[in-house]
Amino acid sequence: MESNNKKIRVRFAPSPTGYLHIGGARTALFNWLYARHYGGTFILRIEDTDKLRSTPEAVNAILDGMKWLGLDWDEGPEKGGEYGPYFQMQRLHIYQKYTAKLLADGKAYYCYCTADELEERRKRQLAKGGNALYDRKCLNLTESEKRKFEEEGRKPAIRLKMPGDQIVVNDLIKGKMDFDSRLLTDFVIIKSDGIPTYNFAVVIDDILMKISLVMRGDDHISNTPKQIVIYQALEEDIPDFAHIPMIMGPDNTRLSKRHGATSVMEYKRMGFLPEAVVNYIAHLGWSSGTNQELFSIDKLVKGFTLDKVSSHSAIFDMEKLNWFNGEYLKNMPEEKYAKMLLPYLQEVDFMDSSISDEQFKWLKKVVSLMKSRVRNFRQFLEYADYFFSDNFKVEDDAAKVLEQEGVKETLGELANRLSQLNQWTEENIEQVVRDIAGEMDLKGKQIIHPTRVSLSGKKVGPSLFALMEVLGKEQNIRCLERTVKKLT
RNA sequence: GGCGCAAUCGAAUAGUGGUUAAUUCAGCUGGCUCUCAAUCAGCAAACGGGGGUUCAAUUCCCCCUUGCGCCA
Repeated sequence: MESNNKKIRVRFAPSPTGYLHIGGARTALFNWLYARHYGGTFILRIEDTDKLRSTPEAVNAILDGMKWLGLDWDEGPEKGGEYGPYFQMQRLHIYQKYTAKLLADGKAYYCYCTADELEERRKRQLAKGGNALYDRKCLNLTESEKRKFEEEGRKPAIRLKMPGDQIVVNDLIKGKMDFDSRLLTDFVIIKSDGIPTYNFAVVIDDILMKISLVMRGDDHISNTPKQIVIYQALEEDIPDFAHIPMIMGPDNTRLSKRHGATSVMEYKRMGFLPEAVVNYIAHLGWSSGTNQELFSIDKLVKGFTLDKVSSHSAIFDMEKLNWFNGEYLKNMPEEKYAKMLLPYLQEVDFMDSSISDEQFKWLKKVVSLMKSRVRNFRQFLEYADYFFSDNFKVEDDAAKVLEQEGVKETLGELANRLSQLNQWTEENIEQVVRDIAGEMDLKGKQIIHPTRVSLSGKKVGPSLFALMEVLGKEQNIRCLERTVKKLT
C-alpha cells in the first residue's frame, strides 16, 4: 500500500491475561525485527480493556519475557513516549472523543437491547433460516424512545453502522483478501459499561500512535475488515497489514498448555538460552532463503523482510529448539557457560550461593566434559548430577552392569590401587585401570563400564578417566567402596 | 452454520512452467571410541485429490478434500 514515505512504526499489543507465550513472543519478535531492520520504532502497548482477565502480574510477566528475549521497545510501559499512555485503560477518555464524532456523523448509534433480547431474536432469525446479524432494532430510535429506555435503567452500548460494501485488504503476507461487509454485523464499539471493544480500541490506538504497519497473528484476519470500516468511518489513513501464520502444537492444534511449556519464561527455567529461543522461533514462519540456520540477532535483523515470511502455520518442535540451544551451548566459552549455569546448580542445591575461585575453576572442568553432551541447563543437572553429590540414583539398566561376574573383585582392587595413587591425573588413573585389566586378564571395557556405573549411576557419559580426575580421589574411592559393599 | 486463511519428506523451510525437487532437525546404517555425545560418511523420506491453461504443471487458474482461525 501507499506507505513509502511514512515513518515505520510497528507495535506489539498483548492482552495482560497471562504470561508471554511462544506465539506472542514470535509476533513480538517479528515486529521487533521489522522495526530494527528498517530503522523504525517498536512500540509495546498493553491492551488491558478486558477488566476481568487482565492483571498487573501478567503485565510484568510479559515485560519480563520481552526483556529476557532481548526485545527492547522504544515506546511503551516503563519507557513512555510521546504517544502514550500505553495502557488502554488509561486511554478511555480518548476513545470517547472518537465515539462522539461517529455518533454525530450518524455512523454509529446507541443500542439499548439487552443480551437476553438479542439472544432471543438471534435464535428466531436462525430458525427462519436467516443469518445472525444484528437486526438494527435501535438504528433509528427517537429521542423519546431513548429516554424511555434510560428511565428503565438500561445502559446503552454503541454500535457501528456497517456501510455494506466490499472491503479489500492487501495483506503484505497473505496477499489480496476480500470481505463482504454486508455479512458483518453492526458490531458494538463501546460496551454498555463504557469500555471500548477490542476492535475499536485497537484502531484508535493505532491511529494515534501512527502505526504504519499492523503485524499480528493471522487469527486476527477476520477482525481486519471490521477495523477497516472503523478507519473509513473516521476518515483516517489505513495502515498496512501483515498477518503472520500461527504456531501450532505437534498435533496441529493451537499451542496450549497441553503441549507442555508455552510461557517464554518457562523456557528460561528449563535451561534454554534466549538467543536460541529467538533463533528458533524466528525460523517458525521465516526463512533466510539460504541453508543457514544459526543466526546472531544482528544477522536476523539484517535478513528479516516480510517477503521471506511464509503464509502457512508452523508446528513447534521442541527437539529442534533443543538442537539450537545445544549449538549455542557448544559454542559458548566455558567461563560464560559456568556463570550462566550457576543459578541452575544453586536452585537444586548442587552448589552454594557463593563459591570460591577454586570451585569455579573446577566447575569449568565439569562444563568442558559435559558441554557436547547436553542441550540445555536442566539437562545438565540431570546428566551431571554425580559431580555434585554422591547421592545420585543408579539407573535400572545401569545397575545390571554391576551384577556381572567379577565386578565386585575388580572394583575392590581398583579402589585399593587408587587409594595408593599419589598423582591424581587422568593419565595415571588410566594407567592404573589398564594395569588391573592386564593383571586380571580383562578387557579395558570390562573395568571401565562398571566403574562408570559405580561413579555416576549411568551407563553413558564423558570419558571415564577424565571424569574420574575431575571427581577427585576421595569421591572415587567412596563410591567404589560403596558399590563393593552393596555387592556383598 | 457463515466468512476467511492455508496445503512440498515425520517437523521447519528452499525451490522451479522442463531439476537426480535441496537444506536443517528427528530417524536409520557405518567410521572413530571405554559408553554416550560431539564429529565424519552414507541411507530413507515429500510436491493432498480432481479438473483445466500449456508442447510441458509440484509451480498458474478452478473445484474438492483436509487442517486451522474468526464469528455465530
